Amino acid sequence: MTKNYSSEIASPLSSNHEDYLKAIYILEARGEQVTNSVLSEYIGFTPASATNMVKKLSQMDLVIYRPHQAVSLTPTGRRVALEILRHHRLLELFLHKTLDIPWDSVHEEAERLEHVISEALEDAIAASLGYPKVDPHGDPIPTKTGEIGPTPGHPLSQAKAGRAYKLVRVLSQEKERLAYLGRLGLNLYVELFLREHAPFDGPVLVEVAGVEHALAAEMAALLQVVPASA
Amino acid sequence: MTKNYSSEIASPLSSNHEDYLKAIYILEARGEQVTNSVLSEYIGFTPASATNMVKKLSQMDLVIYRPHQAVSLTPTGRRVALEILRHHRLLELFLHKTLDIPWDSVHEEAERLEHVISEALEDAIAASLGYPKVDPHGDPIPTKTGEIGPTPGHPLSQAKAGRAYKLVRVLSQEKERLAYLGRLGLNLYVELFLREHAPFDGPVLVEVAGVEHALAAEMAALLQVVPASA
DNA sequence: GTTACAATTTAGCCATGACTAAAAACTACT
DNA sequence: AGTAGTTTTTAGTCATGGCTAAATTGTAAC
Repeated sequence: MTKNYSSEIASPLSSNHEDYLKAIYILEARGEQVTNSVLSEYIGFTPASATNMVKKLSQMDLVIYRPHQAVSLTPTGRRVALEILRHHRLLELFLHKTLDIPWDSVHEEAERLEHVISEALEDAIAASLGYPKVDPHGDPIPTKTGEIGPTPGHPLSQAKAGRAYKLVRVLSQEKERLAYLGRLGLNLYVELFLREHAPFDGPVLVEVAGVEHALAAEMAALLQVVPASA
Repeated sequence: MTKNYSSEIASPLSSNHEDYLKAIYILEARGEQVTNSVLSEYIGFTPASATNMVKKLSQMDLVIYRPHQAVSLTPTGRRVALEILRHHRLLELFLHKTLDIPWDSVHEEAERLEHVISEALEDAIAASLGYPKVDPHGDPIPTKTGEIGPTPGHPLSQAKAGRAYKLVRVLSQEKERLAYLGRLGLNLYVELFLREHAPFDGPVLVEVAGVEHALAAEMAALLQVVPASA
């Protein structure tokens, strides 16, 4: 398993190390301050464990750690995180398109596979998919050199009523949520018409394939759309 | 990751546990007495470590351990080993056929993937390949219920000279060896003509696609063939 | 049967990375 | 500035599973 970043890193990284780096990347990308509590809650370990690991990653020059401050990634740490994220998203798309794994299941499968595929396999997957730009949830796939495109669309919750939109991204990996959306016909790139926003942050009325549905505000906030004209 | 055997086993198994069980299975299948030294050499850990692990597997009822005796698998242990072997061989074939990964590289890739694929993914892979019976090296793929077919063919080194054969199995996973065979055109199911055995266990002369090659006796012993007529 | 040699097991060490509980440090309110 | 409350860190425990070195057991030759 030759990793892209192997030349820059002394010791090989465990799945766990990679998960921490990926978590920090994702939290940073969300615009959050990656405090110890935010990080530890996200990865599902105790705050003490997170501190411990962050210190180790810091010794490896993968993160910047200053006590009582938000963690951040070093350039190398970001490279690693983006490589794992690339693996993850390529795998999700591959599993979905090549093996018909439903979009609500690809995440957890990719979560384990992402740590064990070689560069050669990564390349073969990317090639077989025609070097895709986004995964089955609309998340951009980082390039081999560690670049990543902007996240497309804007939240449905902030879209104007009385217009048609196209779903371009779903900001959730939760199986149940995705399965629910799938049942409504709300798959990626589906067109929908936004009827109205109920007041007081209430449900959003949308029409999908001629059928009207009420979406919880919470759900609408996770749906990224662009105007349907495009 | 729901495993077939999860109902029979208390604690989840690590990759390492699975590797030990697989190793014991393979060594047993070779007809070897799985002594501690044989096992430890095969898995690449010290004899002390092997004893340790075997004791733990024994507590989990996966192997039968009697001090100073050969280890053997319990029915559950065999189930686990065969499940991993199924994963391994399905993955090898999948990588080779679906992603064009060369046959000399699929082994090491599958070696890592085999531990992290779910039952659902295993099923999807098997279905997409049409429920295949053998992997790219001709090794039989265990069924989902833990049955495994007999190994096909007999060694080329014991075949009669002056006859045509078909290569049905290669008893090696070594990259260089497989790459070498590939260069000679000796891929699976290729026809070859056995000219002669050089005396004193010397090289074996074979003709492949009209070209004659001398194969080391050691190599010929790894090639399983059947008469070409079939 | 003794003795020598090889194989195996035991004992004890170490690193890893989780955990809990306690200490320390920050923040915010008065 | 002092204090309450929260967050973070430290200290120390535990399980895992490798390792080495030493003790033990088994085997085979005399």
